[in-house]
Amino acid sequence: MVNESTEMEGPTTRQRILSEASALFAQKGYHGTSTREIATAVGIQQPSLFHHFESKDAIMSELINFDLDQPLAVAEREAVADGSPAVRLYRYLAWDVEYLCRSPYNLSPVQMMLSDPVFAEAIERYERLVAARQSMIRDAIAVGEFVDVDPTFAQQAITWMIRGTIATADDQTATQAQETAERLASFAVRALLRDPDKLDEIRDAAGFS
Amino acid sequence: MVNESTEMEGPTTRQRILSEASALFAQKGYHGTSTREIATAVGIQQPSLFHHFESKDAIMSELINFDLDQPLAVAEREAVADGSPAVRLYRYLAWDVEYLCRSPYNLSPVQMMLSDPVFAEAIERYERLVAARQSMIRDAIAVGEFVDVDPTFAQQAITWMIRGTIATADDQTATQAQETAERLASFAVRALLRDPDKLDEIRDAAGFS
DNA sequence: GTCTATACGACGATAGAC
DNA sequence: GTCTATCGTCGTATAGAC
Repeated sequence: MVNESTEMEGPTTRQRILSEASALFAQKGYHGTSTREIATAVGIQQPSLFHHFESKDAIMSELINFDLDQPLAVAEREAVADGSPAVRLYRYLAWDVEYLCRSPYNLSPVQMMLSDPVFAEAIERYERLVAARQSMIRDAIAVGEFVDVDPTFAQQAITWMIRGTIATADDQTATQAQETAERLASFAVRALLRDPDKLDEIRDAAGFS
Repeated sequence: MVNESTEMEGPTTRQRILSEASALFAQKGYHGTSTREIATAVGIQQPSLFHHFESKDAIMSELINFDLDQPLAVAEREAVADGSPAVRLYRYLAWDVEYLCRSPYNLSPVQMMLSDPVFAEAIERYERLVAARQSMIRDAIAVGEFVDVDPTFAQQAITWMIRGTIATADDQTATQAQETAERLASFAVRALLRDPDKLDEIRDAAGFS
């Protein structure tokens, strides 16, 4: 499932389907995109899609996994790690946004489908991601690094800023993705810091020059 | 078109269609919601909808107008007003979020449809709204109230925070809507302020206790 | 203003040849 | 692995009675 084409052979048809489908989903919505449009974008006939995916839903499921699996692992690792919670949040945010922006797929339509009962299996993982992010924010407030805002509100604000960022910045080069990621992480953490002047040393501690 | 039921007669059927449709659009997306579902939610048969709206698209168009018209007027007024740009941005944000949260319709699905060619007529108004918001941010940076961030990025971040807020907080009471609005305006402006300690006096100057 | 009946195009998905 | 042909369903919208 992961790394079907690390060799230099170009993307497989399956990967091209995921790529074109995600772009169309981002532009016109999941239900607003037909399997015929996806097939045309890939350059095959509509029934040929079903050789690679058993249903249209299965395409979205794969994109959901791609969006959730690794970010959840990193968030849960940082949530229980030692050290400054603000630094851990910064490190997680920068990693997550870079991951999403470098992805060959446009993962911005994923979040919207998480409330659909059809993809209910994914909601549990998403809720763990939310919990991990909130845990870091809560810790940072507890130790006085962050101002005393509602952690639920702060988590939600950050979620939507990420969503907005990846909606306009998918499939970036490595350098662009790093810039985008640092910009978002800096903006989000600075917004919460009791003393914004500490941002630079937090960036340093998170491993960013 | 505006204020069909200021008298105490309860909402008209047309308004109930807008209300139920917007809630379903928010939950399942525009294309994921059928006219049958809307009709069922309202308590009428599917063809009866077309007595009140000439098409499904016309329902969304009305929601788009409701979402854009007044906020655009307020934003453009504040964008060219005198006084501190940070105060004007705060005042606009608080007004906008309160307006959206008090609305009887869930306006969170509107933004997503603005990229659809079907509703192209609305894009021009949306771009004016974006420009007005960016103008206030740019001015605040110029006079040194805000840190030197990319105004395009900051505008986008705020847009998505608003979007996230109204997705989970529509049809609130007057008091709830005011709290939600002040929380978002404070968070957004504080994130941008060079000196966050000035937030309280900006709130005061914007007319909030 | 709401109903029943229905037109008819687009949808996701399958069958089976090559 | 891709094709053509096609199935059954559901979508929006219309016609016309009450």
